[in-house]
Amino acid sequence: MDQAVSRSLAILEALASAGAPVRLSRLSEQVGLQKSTAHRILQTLVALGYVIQEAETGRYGASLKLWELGSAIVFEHPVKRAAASFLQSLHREVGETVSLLVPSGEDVLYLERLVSPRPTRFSARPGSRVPALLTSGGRAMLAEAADLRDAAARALAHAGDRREATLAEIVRDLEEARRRGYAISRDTPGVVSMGCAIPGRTGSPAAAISISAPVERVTQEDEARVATALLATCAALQDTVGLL
Amino acid sequence: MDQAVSRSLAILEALASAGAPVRLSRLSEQVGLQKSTAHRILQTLVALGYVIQEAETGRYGASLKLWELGSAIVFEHPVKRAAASFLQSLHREVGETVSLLVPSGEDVLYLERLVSPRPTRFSARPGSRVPALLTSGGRAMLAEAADLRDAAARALAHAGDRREATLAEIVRDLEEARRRGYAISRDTPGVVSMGCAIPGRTGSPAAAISISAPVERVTQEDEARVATALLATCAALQDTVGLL
DNA sequence: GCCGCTTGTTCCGCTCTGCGGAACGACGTA
DNA sequence: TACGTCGTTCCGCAGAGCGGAACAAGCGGC
Repeated sequence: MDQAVSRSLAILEALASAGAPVRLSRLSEQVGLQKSTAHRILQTLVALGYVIQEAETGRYGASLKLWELGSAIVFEHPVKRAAASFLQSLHREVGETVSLLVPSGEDVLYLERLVSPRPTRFSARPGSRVPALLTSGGRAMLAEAADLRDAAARALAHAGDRREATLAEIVRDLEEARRRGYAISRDTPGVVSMGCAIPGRTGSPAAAISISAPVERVTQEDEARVATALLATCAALQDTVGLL
Repeated sequence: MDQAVSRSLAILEALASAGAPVRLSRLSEQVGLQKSTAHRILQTLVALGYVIQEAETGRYGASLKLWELGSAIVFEHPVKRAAASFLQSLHREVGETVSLLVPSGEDVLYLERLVSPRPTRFSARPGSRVPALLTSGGRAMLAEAADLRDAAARALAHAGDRREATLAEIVRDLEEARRRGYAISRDTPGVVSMGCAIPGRTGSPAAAISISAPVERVTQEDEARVATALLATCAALQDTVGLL
């Protein structure tokens, strides 16, 4: 476990999540390093182009180089490539915000988002990570688990106090989602979203597609229509590209 | 210059640009490391979640974690934030592909791209890096340099043989662009694009906005109309948010 | 103007991290 | 069966990197 490697990445993570440039002192105490150690690592990162030091204040901030790397990685991502055209068709058809997400531990990771041309409330930014239980796409994937109760329990434990529901309620919710083929979420106030899982090679789901819209734009019949389109898209994706 | 740090980042860069998972042997010779050294670093990267090792083949590939970091970085990027709404208006108005790019050494880096709903030929992917001289946005920024001839010479040297033009021609081109307020590029066959620079605090340009479309969709009068919209957008951006 | 706080940076000696040559077992091929 | 190549493990040596301490510069309040 090369400690210099792990320390440098810890520094990069801190800088990335900080947003604005950070003072060396704050940074070194945040990652738990001696000032001199953090300083040396930062100088290395600056030399490599990953970090920029403000000329006047001396503060350090992340450059765009990490983003360059990241873009190249996600650009080649097989799931994203496979789903791209299907997402676009779906987006055109329903005219609401369409997202692609993949499981990542007990979270889901948003890979892509095609925003609605109509006004929207809120939808997860690509690259953001959210506890699976809090999203329709995540719940759609959870509903595919072999042991629903176990999956629900772990997901609930990981969601913290942000999901106010009993285990029994959640299990019932997942059972219903499995029966229906898609999950519905009303966790974010004022927005309703539907998610559908896409099976992977391993048996567990490889991804999910979700559609979200302001509640007032979704009547009962809209819901049925959108759900049909969502399910059709997932089925078509599976048929043409096979298991992801 | 912590060598472990620089080596680990070299490995990550190699994995990111590789696209598909790579064998340890190829990787170690590519970055010029002993197999055992590369292996140890890879193990730490796996433990930290930046690298995934395929279970069956043993090959190594980049995970999405770097992309998560990168997304967080670019999300906070001041230029991108400032320009976002202006880009959208412009995109709606002209209906063609709109890009935002920033200078990065002798290259330009594409920050964002709003693709045209109509069919398009090719446009640079966000996160990609291109020699400044080969794009309209890059040339628009070059045209703002104090010493045009010097800037052109350096840009030309860096563009390699992909730009077939003499220094004199390029200088004339840049002079014209400066006079006009925007640059035109027909480097990619079949697509024409216009770029406009946005001045920064330092005096040198902070960013550029470009519009690109298939040649057959751009008549003489279209060109004038699009150019007007582009210039108006850049002016409005500058007026409302000030120098970037 | 002076003092005291905090900043980023530099120095240097000790130590333990990380290095890499070599050997290993597993697998696939000739 | 013999060979090539794969990823992995081992271990002794060396120097990379660690961090406490001292430094100069900048800032705000008496």
